[in-house]
Amino acid sequence: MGDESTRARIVDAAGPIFAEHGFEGATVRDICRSAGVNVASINYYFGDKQHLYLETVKYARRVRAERYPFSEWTSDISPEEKLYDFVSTMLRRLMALQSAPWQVKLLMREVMQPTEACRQLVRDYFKPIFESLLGVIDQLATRPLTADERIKVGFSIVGQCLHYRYASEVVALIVPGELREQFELERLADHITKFSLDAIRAYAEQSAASNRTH
Amino acid sequence: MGDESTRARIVDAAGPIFAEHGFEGATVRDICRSAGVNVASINYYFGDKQHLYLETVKYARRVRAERYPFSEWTSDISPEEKLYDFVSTMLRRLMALQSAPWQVKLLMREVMQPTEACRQLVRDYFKPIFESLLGVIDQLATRPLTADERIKVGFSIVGQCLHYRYASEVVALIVPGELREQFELERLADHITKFSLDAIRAYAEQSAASNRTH
DNA sequence: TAGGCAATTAAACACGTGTTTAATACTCTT
DNA sequence: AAGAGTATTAAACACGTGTTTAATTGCCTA
Repeated sequence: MGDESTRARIVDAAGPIFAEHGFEGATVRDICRSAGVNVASINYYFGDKQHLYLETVKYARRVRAERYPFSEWTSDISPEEKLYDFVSTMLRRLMALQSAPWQVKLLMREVMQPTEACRQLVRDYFKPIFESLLGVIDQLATRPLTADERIKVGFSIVGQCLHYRYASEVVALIVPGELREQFELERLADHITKFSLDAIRAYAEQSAASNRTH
Repeated sequence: MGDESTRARIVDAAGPIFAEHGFEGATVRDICRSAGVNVASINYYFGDKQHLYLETVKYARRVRAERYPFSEWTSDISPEEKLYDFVSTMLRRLMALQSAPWQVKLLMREVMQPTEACRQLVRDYFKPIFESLLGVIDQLATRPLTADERIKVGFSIVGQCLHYRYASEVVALIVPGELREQFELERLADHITKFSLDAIRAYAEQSAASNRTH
């Protein structure tokens, strides 16, 4: 019968290596050495390198979602609280400013340079999350937003969050050492929530593109 | 004497290939085939693959900065106009939602997974741009912001812009086809400017973290 | 205890990698 | 026209790549 622990050991070893070097840069010999298994094991269990990669991406997504689930919102929670909860959970998943776990690096890699795993990732993982954010935005807006407006507002919010993961190394180079503690997770969640709430409230009070002094 | 055109031809060919496959994934034989030169040329002109890469990154940065320079702001320009100008120029450099030129892909790659070229890139390229944005933010805020607040606001703005490059493929999967034209460069610049202006104005009216209903 | 099958192994395969070499082609100056 | 020095070339080098093979181990069942 299939020894599940070897399979799991390979995926666990493959994760950080794919995350660090990408699909092309990672080598099966590296992965096998790290997992303590024979080079032939990957082909034995997964067929080839590609299928191991797909499996690893799926696993990464599952781990992140399970460890930091988005809360179920009861009806008595205000939309403001929902927004803070959303931003906070998203940042927690991304582990802003700390060294990212391999799962996040791998998923970010898929976002920036999609392979076959990406379409599925968007459909099953990103889109549902994004839809729930759009629901919150609808509740916060003081007038009905157009279809493109609500998406743009959504991107403005997730863009702020993702930036701290995308550009974490650049952020670390720009933020002076003595301010480091002001950029911890809770502080960032406070800032992004506040910034976005202010924007949404004012945003809805006028029609689009009427604000630009140009 | 050094034939400059061969050197240039190699860098031109190396750019898209490094951008697409990264340093590890790109092969010198691919680059040389694309440039129409012998495999030995890279070592002849650049010493090794690594030095070619560094040269290519520098070149990419120079091309983007020259093609889309940030305007010199005369004193009669309002800070609101400066912000729109900044956002618009930044998006133009990133070529939001259209297929990115190789220079952008290469620089983004450095941001996400820095090599030696990154520190220099931040110092000479990103930081000056960011500082000028911070100046605009200071002008827009109705009260003096703390050192960390102004940086966070700056990141909120560039984060919104960069998102459309980082996650361009995901954005394309999420935006319905009939809304595509609402996500062209000018529309995005309008939105981000408006969203951020609204946020900054309201942001400064209260002390940090006092807005969260929690 | 013998047989069968899944799991693991070392070795080999065919090909791709960055880099080097030594020979050839080219292009100016004297 | 001859020669010095740069530029370009094909070939080879040593090593790394993903994958396959055939042999061996380990373990449970009959």
